[in-house]
Amino acid sequence: MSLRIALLGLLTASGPASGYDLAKRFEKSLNHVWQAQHSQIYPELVKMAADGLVDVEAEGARGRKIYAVTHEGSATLRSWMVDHEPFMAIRSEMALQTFLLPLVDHDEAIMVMERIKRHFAAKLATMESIRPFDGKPEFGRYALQLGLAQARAGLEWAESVISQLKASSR
Amino acid sequence: MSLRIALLGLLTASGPASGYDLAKRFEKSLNHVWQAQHSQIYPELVKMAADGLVDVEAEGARGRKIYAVTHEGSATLRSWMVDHEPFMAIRSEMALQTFLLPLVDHDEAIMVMERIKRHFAAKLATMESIRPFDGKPEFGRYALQLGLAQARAGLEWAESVISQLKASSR
DNA sequence: GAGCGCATGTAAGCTGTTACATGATTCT
DNA sequence: AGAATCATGTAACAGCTTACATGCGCTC
Repeated sequence: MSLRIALLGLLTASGPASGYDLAKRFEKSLNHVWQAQHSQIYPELVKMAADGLVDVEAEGARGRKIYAVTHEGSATLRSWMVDHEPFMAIRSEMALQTFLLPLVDHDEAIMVMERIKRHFAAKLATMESIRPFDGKPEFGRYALQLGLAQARAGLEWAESVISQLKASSR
Repeated sequence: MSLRIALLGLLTASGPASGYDLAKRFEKSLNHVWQAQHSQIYPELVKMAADGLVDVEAEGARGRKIYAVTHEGSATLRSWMVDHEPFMAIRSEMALQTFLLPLVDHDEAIMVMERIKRHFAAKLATMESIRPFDGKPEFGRYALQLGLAQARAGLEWAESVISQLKASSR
């Protein structure tokens, strides 16, 4: 479901596009929120066209199809935004490593946490370098603020765990 | 892969257990980090036994099998902890709704964000009520700190977006 | 002995990843 | 002409969810 929404959202936010374009827009603007490979996007667009959410507006060279959102697609998107209670299943390998931290000994634990800290620092740096959005800049703005806040919180937390570990060695 | 690790971790942290027990331990202690249903756990334990990571220590009433971690299982777990670079693909419906917030009009946007704020508040409340761990309390401690930090950051962010939205109405 | 909760499993279907395959266009 | 990159697609597999199915053991 959410892949459809993301595709409808991108088509709405920055206009009709091909599967290839959409894959690039995912990489450029949406990848801190949702990811999709072209191998998932192409068949999904075909299904969405079959369901009347998008249609092929134009066909270019080498079978390139430009998709545009239909009225029904817009309605689906709007109703998901307003009515859908967002669900987030958390499956974080990082948190799992942290949960199980007492399994490894003290020095290894510090190394694990240093790696996690670097992870958050890198994520923070990446997000600080993101320009809001190539299409309309309103899109993505708040999501970016969330990513930044979460990354900062994670970084501070990692530092705090490292000092807790270091303090407990004595 | 990570499901195996989570199961090995739980078996190590609080001792041999059946599939049913493990499903309950997931619910009780690990669910802010990883989730798994019994329908996923039972077959995975069978595969893990075939791979020599666990073995059946005892069999009880109605086919109840008690699994225990083998040496090979311990080694696998340890090496994952130390060597595995944690990977976290973020797919957050919540962040997606936020990304696409400009699609809906002003009052609706505020309602969407109020819902998200309630979500973070509820998550924070849930996590504040979690006792560290029923087995050894060292486990899960830092992961819980992370969850709390992320939830607090999310809550503050949601509040900030709501005031940005309210300020921009005038 | 009837009902409820315990406990284990299977099956179908969806989502997502990785790898394979292919042809068109552009650049040098 | 050859190489790189653009562009689209398919196939196989892994992971997860939801629903179905079944039987045991305890309590009233």
